[in-house]
Amino acid sequence: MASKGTETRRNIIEKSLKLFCVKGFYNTSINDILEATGLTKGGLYGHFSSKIDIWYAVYDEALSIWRQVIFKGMQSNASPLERIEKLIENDIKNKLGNDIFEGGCFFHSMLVELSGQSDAMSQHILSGFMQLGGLICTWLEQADQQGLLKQGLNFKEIADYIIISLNGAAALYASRRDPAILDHTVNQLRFYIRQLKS
Amino acid sequence: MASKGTETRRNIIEKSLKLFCVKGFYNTSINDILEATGLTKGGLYGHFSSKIDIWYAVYDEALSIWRQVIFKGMQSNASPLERIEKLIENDIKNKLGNDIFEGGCFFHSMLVELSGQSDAMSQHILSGFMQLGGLICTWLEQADQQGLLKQGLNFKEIADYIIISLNGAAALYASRRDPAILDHTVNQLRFYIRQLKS
DNA sequence: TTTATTAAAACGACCGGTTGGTCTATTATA
DNA sequence: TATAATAGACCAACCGGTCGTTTTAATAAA
Repeated sequence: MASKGTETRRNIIEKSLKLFCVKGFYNTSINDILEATGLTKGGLYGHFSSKIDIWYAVYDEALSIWRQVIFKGMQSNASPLERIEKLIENDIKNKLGNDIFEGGCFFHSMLVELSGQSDAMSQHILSGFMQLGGLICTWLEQADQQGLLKQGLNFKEIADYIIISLNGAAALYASRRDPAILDHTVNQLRFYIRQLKS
Repeated sequence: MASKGTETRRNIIEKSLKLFCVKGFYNTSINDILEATGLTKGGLYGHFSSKIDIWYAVYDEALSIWRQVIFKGMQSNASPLERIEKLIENDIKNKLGNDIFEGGCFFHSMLVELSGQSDAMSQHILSGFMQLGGLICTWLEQADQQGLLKQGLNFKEIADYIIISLNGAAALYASRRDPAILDHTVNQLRFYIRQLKS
């Protein structure tokens, strides 16, 4: 079993992740975190040196969870386009739909909130999205090499657009809380991707 | 000429709009607004009774600007689908691209920030998006009556998805600040809409 | 198995600074 | 002169963060 300290640290990260998703970073106070964890100031600051420090740890945790979710049920023999469709479905239904990121998508919420506030933190998130874009781009190129796609497509542009759609769905779902939004987005993105086929 | 008070009030709204776009609502302090307007506490609170009060006035102003932008250059004899394409282009290029909403789209930023904080305010924004959805839906129905669309399309779903894409573009553009994102989104949404044609 | 030692963990009062908002006094304006 | 507009001192509540102290838990010795 992990030492007491390790577990407390883990608990701080978990509770903070939920709070950041629901209330945002700046609107979550240290007191909110103390209340959620049952700790006091001293106990908390024994594990982290600042609120921003907590945020970076939370980001790592969120990324780790996201990576587990996103490739779920993806068959290795699936075609590149099927992989993209599966990734979209996983992202929208397993990430947003489940209560892992209760209250909204951590990455999207933080990106919007931190854009005008902290260059370092928003760049941190942005680099994650760019990696995802690169992955989708690679799969599109593979599909192209297999002759599955229409001619003259701009892969970078398509990858950007898919990520944009995922972010938009996160925004609207967080506020409207209607699961239909998730279904709509998956359906329409699937339709869109199938129009790319030759 | 408008009276001094009216003009001061107008100035407060204008400056606050820019600040809310760049820094968000909660992260814009009353002091920030005082600094931007050159007023002091007393001067400001003579015109508004609370920060939330300012927000509602700013929302009205933002909506008014948005309405002017969104229908620009739209020919009355344009087909329903052309109208949708033009609306998208106006929204993305004239709203996000210009410096009207410097720092990001007011509606999207506020929707994300206020979702976990104020039901009243986030519902206020959401109702605006739903009106837009209704408009797009109407145009799709018109296009359908003219026999321009494929069979079996879900208009509500398509309208939702277009709004989702617009919001996603706002999110990524606000942080990446790369105009290419705007072009990409317009191109891909145009491609998407053309795939709806019969 | 009990006891002594030590280091990790948690406590909570306290800090300077900022928040949104109030109120009275003063200044422009019409 | 009457009134609209503004100034700025002031307020309680809260912010993130510090620090000396106390508790708890793991370990070593008896």
